[in-house]
Formats: sequence, C-alpha cells, structure tokens
Amino acid sequence: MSGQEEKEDRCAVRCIHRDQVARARSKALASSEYEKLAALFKAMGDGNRLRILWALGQEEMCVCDLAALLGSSESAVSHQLRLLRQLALVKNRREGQVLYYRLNDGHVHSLIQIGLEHLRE
Amino acid sequence: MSGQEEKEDRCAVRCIHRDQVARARSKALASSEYEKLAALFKAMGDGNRLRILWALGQEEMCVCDLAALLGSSESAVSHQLRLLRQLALVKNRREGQVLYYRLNDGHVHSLIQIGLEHLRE
DNA sequence: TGCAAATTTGAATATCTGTTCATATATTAA
DNA sequence: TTAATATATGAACAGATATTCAAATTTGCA
Repeated sequence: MSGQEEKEDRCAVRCIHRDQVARARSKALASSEYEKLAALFKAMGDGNRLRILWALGQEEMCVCDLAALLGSSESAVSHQLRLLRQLALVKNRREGQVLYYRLNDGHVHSLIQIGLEHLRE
Repeated sequence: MSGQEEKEDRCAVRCIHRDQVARARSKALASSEYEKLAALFKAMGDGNRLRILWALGQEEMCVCDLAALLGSSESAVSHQLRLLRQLALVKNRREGQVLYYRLNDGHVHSLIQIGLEHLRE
C-alpha cells in the first residue's frame, strides 16, 4: 500500500482511495453493456425522437402522420425511426403502402415516466 | 374535412390520419419537457458517464478515483461531472480538498436498471 | 504567508449527429 | 406495364459534443 506502487501505472492518474476503486472495478458492468446502454439513452436523447416515442406510446402511427405531428420532413422522421428500430425501441407493421410504427415494449414508456418524475420534483 | 384544407398548411407534409394526429397533438407533452427529457437522456447517453453513474450508484467517490477507474484524465471527468451536476443526476460534498460525488436520487439507478432489462431480453 | 494537492474552467480541435436533398425501393391501382 | 403513393437510403453539410491542454480556483498545511 506504499506510494511506490505508483510505478505500476505511470500513465494513470493519482488515486486517493485504491480500495474503493478496486471495489468499483469489481462491481462494474461489462464494457459492451455500457456502450449498448449509452446507445439506448443516446437514442432517447433527442427532442424529436422523444416526441415520436411519446406519440407511439399512445397509439401506432405511420411515417407521414409523425412528420405532420412534428412538423418535420418525412425523410428526417424515417431516419430517426430507423435508429429507433435498430435499437429495438419501436417496430412496425405494413398495411399496403403504409408502415404503422409502435413501441416495441413497455420499457420505453417506463423510462420516459421515470425521466419525467426526475424533472418534476 | 375535405382535401381543400391542405391550403392551410402548404409547407406541411401530407397527412393520412388527421384524427390520429390531432389526438396525438392533444396528448403531447409541453415542448420544454421534451427538451429537458432529451437533455437528461443525452447526459446518460455516453459510456463514460454511465460508468461514472454506475460507480456512484455503489458508493460515493472523488474525482481522481473516478478518473483512475475510467482510465481518463481528471479534467475530462470533471467536465462530465459538471454536466451531470447541472442536470441534478449527481451532487457532491466537500471534505477538505476532496469533493465526494454521489447520485442525487434513486431515479438514475432506476433508469439504468430498466435500460439493462431492455438490453438483456 | 507561500506552496502543494484536488478540482474546475475555458478555448481549441477532432469527432459525432441531425437534417436536407436527391434518388431508390416497395406496394397498389389503372 | 406505367404511374402514383409511402417510405427508405446515401451523401453532404452545419451544428453539437468529448477530450485535451493550459491556466485558474479552492483548500489544507508548513
């Protein structure tokens, strides 16, 4: 526990509480999980995507309806829906030429609810 | 309800289900809430900040410990902590020269838990 | 007081993100 | 088949973001 151990991690920063850091390291998540979680929250970290997710939390809607709702282009909405689809936040069903989008599961709604609680208190 | 109403919103996109859009509009959140929510999720949409939040979910830690844990500079950690502080995700307490950070409330942990559930199923 | 440790801050830069525009695909109807 | 509708896609550009580096604060101690 002497100061000489510093030689081991020359590049690393100084560290006051080595035991706490070790404990934190042992309880840490896998690196890939942080990145996947980050992608999930990042996808929800945009006002327009939240508008889409909130609307789809009420009922399924098609691309051009969402574009009308947001006041943005259908292309922009489509790009955002692709991202949300890739992360399994939404899914769709085709009816003729129209694709109806809806939330993939209840997690999204829960996340938004807890987020709102955080804001409102 | 005739097609002539299109003149009203020339710039807007076409819209298939006007009633659904109207309903969605009536249930929508305030614009400021979407932006605040987006800021919250955006703050959680970064691997290193999630590492910080997860670690602080276990126990309070100081800046240089967090830097050692993440393997990044103290300056970078400090910048990120400022963002997390501004959004009330973390708070700190001073003990001498050392600032100990911890989660501000239970919401952060809940959000991460639900996020993990989403990933893992 | 003066010095060192812990942290914060601001500016600069390289990277990432969201939108736009043009084009492509898929489905239906004529 | 051709035309029209709904949506997807790719490239490009403007704006946002994370890290780095240097300098400034803040606190404790000699």
